[in-house]
Amino acid sequence: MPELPEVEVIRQFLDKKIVGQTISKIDILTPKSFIGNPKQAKRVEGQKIIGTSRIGKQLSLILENNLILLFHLKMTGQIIYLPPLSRGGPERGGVLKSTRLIFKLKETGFIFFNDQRKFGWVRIFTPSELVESQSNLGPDIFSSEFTPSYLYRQLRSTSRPVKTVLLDQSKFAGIGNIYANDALFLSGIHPQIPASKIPRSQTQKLHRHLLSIMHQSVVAGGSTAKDRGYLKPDGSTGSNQSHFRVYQQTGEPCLKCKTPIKYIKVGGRGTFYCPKCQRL
DNA sequence: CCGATCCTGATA
DNA sequence: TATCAGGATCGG
Repeated sequence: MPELPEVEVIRQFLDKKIVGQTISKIDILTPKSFIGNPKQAKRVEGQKIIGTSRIGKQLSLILENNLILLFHLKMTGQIIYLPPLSRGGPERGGVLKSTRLIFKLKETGFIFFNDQRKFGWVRIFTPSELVESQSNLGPDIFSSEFTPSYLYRQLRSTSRPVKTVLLDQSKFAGIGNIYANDALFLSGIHPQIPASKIPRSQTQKLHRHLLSIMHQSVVAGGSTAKDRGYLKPDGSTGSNQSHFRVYQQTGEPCLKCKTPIKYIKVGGRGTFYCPKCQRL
């Protein structure tokens, strides 16, 4: 599942490879995956891509006419770039059963939006519409607003389980299940502890670990977990999954104390932790 | 606050 | 063949 680091890896790739190119045509194969009237899509045809940006898990392509093409990959969304003249079977990034939208680039290949489970979407915004739609997002984890004291204030303000709070995009944009689990483990915080009970010293650790594991993941090209929901735009897998500390490690020995990692549900989501290193 | 919902493929 | 996976939203 693409979280902040995976979306950032995709953004950096697209920034390098497709900024400056022009979208000549959009094919909407699955109407559900394009929010809005399909005729709207014409508004971006013929437009040059002049930049990229990202807030949390949302990826934007900024167009010459100021419109913004926004992608939300949700669980199984993929953005695959097929360069010109490449001979590609499906494994190379051609049209798949899960292909929902195809962006034809003027003489320079294609971008495929694939999404097996159809939770993700693409939408066109004007700048003011985009600001409005993102007004309910908290600060991005990589932004300067995400400080130790911001984290402390947000956690202090609620007694919900800390893991549930970390996943709340209106407080922090970009954290998903993988990095919430691993950051809590590294910080020695039990995922079910009421957020308000965490002392400031521990929230500082949590802040540091959240940033470091997410940066580390970007360097590793993101996490392609067992489900293989995430791929880099060139169709290759990321390698951060080899750094998972507790995520999907049920029964494996804790890296610190060898106690078997436990699996529980918190707020309806799968949660992994070490029962010895992370106490309530 | 919790649970249901969306959706499909992998798994038990 | 039923269950599970979970980001975000919505209803109770």
